[in-house]
Amino acid sequence: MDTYDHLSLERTWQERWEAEGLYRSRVDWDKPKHYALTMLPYPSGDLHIGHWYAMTPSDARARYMRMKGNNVLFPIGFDAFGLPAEYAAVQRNIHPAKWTYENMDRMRTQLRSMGAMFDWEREAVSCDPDYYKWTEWFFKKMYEHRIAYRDEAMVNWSPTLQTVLANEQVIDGKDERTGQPVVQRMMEQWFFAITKYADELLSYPNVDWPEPIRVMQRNWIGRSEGAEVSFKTEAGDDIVVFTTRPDTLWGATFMVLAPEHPLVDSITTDGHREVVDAYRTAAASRSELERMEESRDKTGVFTGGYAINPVNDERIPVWIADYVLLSYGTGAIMAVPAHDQRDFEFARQFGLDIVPVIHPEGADALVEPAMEESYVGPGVMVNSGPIDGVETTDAKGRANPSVAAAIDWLEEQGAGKEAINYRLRDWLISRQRYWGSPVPMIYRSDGVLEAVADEDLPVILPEDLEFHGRSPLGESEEFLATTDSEGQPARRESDTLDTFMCSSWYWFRYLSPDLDSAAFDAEEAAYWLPVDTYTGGTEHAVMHLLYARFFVKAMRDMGIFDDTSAIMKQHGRDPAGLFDEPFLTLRNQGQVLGAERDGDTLVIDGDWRDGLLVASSVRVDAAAGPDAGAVVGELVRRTENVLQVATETGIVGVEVPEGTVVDISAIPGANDVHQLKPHLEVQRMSKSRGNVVNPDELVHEYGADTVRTYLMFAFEWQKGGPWDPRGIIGARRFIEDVWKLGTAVYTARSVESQATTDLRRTVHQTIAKVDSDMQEFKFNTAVAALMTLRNELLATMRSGSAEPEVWDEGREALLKLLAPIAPHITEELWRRLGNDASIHTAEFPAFDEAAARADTVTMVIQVNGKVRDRIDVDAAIGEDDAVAAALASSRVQEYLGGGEPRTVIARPPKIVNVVI
RNA sequence: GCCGGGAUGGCGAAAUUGGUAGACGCGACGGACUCAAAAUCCGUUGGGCGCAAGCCCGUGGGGGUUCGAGUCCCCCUCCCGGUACCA
Repeated sequence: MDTYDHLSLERTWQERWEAEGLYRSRVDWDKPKHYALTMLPYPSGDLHIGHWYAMTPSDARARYMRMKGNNVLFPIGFDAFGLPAEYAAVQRNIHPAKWTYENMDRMRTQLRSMGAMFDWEREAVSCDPDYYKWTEWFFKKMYEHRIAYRDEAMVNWSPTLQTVLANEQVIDGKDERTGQPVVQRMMEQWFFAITKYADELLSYPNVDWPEPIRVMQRNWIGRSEGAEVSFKTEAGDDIVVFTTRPDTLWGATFMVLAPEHPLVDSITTDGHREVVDAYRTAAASRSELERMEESRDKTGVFTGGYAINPVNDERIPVWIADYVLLSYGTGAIMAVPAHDQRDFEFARQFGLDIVPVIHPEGADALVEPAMEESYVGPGVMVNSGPIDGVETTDAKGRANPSVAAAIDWLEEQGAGKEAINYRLRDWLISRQRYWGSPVPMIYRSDGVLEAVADEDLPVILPEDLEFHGRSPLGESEEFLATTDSEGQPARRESDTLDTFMCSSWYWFRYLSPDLDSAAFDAEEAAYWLPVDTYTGGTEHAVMHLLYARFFVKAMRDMGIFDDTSAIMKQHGRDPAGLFDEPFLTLRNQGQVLGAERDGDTLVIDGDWRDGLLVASSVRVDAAAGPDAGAVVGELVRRTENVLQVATETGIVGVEVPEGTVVDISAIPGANDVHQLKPHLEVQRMSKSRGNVVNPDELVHEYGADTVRTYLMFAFEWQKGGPWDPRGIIGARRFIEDVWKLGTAVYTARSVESQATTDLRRTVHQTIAKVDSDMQEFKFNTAVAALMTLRNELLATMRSGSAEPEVWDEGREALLKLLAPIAPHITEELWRRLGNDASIHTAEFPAFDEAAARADTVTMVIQVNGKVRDRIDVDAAIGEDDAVAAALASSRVQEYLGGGEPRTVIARPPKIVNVVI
């Protein structure tokens, strides 16, 4: 019996599986299919522990599905376009393509070290021309179907990234990637009309998605019901506003336009033009972030213009203010200060009229000068002409009687109409960047836009360009100069497509990554689509996952699945509803966070200066008492050479001047202040924090099987948690025990039938447990059940008390059940046991319910709900016998003291509660 | 603020959905082996009281429903994620 050598064993099997094509997936209409998909990585350079945490449990689930009899497709690829490649080009003078392809080479090796069942022959790389040819083709299709369009709009411009960004990529006024502020600009850009699908995106037909993701998407889409009302200005323009509260129109005392609103110029009177222009200039120069960081104090200026409230012909002033956003609704609001807090604050700030139109239920009528805040609760409409006396509630839209009455009245009068507004904006898909798929459009010299002809796709990214800050595409005459369909000189579009467009269809490309005649092969699609389980992080809730859903719906409507549908029907598969949603089941893993770590205990001497200790010597000494130096305590934070030290009396600041003696006995040689380790809290891993866990090192030291097992065991998968560097040893011990069991020769010594039955019961209970846990993504309890089986098998091996056949059955079950989790060691041991075929093609062990069922169980006896005794009873015990057994218990007799119980509640064979 | 998810031993976590709280693992402690250490093996391990049998307390806090609550209901605190002048 040789020892367990994870390094050579894992390498050997990875090579053999690949050589044997074990994970090639082919269409087979005689078998049920399962398309398991894990989010494809961006080739950032190195695979981190988060990739392992996302992918290896997904792989285990895919392997489990395979052993359960499914024909499984589990592909992988790279989301390979994106800005980091351009950064590398600028900063390190490496071409984005070179940087990306080199990173992918390294990551492929790392991905292979996982031992995942990826079908590498289906790999798709989004920056390959034969991939982005089809990204361009999809764009063109969208353009032809008027889903893609070019328009001028207020957009997010990132000065740092030198490009525009989609709304979804801006968080708190900062770009999602680098956290730098973005500014609002009016620009002409390319959009996808995702808002056409807003309503359909709100429902999730026949899919099993986590509720939190659905909620995030619903909030993002932000459907509001209300009305559009048109106000006439004195200058003769119409100002259309959207409101969810048309019932409060009679309380509208002024209007506010976004500073960028197109009507501002014509409304503004000459006397006010100077202040208005100044305000608009100031608003334009502020980033979203600055607008938000400023206090919520309302700012704004009067335009000098007036509009007429269509419900009561009141003349109301028109203001501009930056609390009204051009990008939401119509960019203009009617202000009802009595019943909207923002309008209320604005009115108070500038002394505008406040007219209450809701009489709160059961309270005094609102009186304007006394109001301290707006009133938004239920009540009865007052001062509201035709809807006076109508009840108003907390309900939204037409469900609120006053809103319904107001809408009906407005429509009768022709002053407004019912309307639905969405927070969702159309998807801005053009980017002023180089490393992306070119937008396949041409600007003819006569100003007409023209799509590049199909036979000329893809528009290839030129490689021989210089990289500085901005995209070199717009400056490359060679790239820009082209001819249109009539041979006239024309200019190419120099924008590229958002990389989220590449990832909005990649799972189709996996079906046939080499196909030259279409984006995907309809024969493959008819069998494999849709994706059955999709796994990945929640960070894509309103980006990738929303775009992907939109994309599939648009593809469906453009007839792209027509061939696929026809082939499905030929095979007797009903295509109805199969192209409405891309991913049937979605599961999100949590995040592995950095481990908590104590800071060094420091002993510092020096001189006090302005409450700060200027150190003359710093020493690390974990055993130091509180009086060992001027300051003694744990280093909680370090910023350059300034330390924050937690002492018994509080946090003390220490400055360590250059040249100060720093003594860290654990690190030989001369030390400096930068080697001191501060306290680390549990938080996301990042290089700058120094809490990154490197999976390559772990795999080298413990093996992929151990790393996989630990990642699946240590946390609830969908939750994640802080990495515990000590815990992995438990997984390693488990794997070593599996080796011990797998290579052991079992010798029966004193066989007892009870021990045999007990072992067999554990085996079959484990089968049932692992089966349901793998099905439900509960990997941690599946591993725990396998550890329990390991414990039993080891104990039985020592005692030799079970029949050899049963012990062997248990060992075989252990290997098969563990195979999806730890694929290498189980394969090795399986083959050593004399099996010719791979364990990964074996069937999942059959569950014998009779064997799993216990014949006797421990029944709990309670007295007044407290556990007082436990007795072993027949598992099939009836209620009367259970009660009799409980009352016969001497412990119960003690409590009864000869008396009778008031009542007895029996739930045999689990529990009997004797109530005295 | 609003929406979502949480809070269980020293730590990561279990608990067939109202029925033995703490499975499984880490760590810790005691023992065996060893000249010694590591590794390995055996045992103990929620807190308190007790020689023991056993008793009391215990799932963020407070109330409630129930024969019985980690689980259901009401109120509160804190933590994590999302989102925010959204008309």
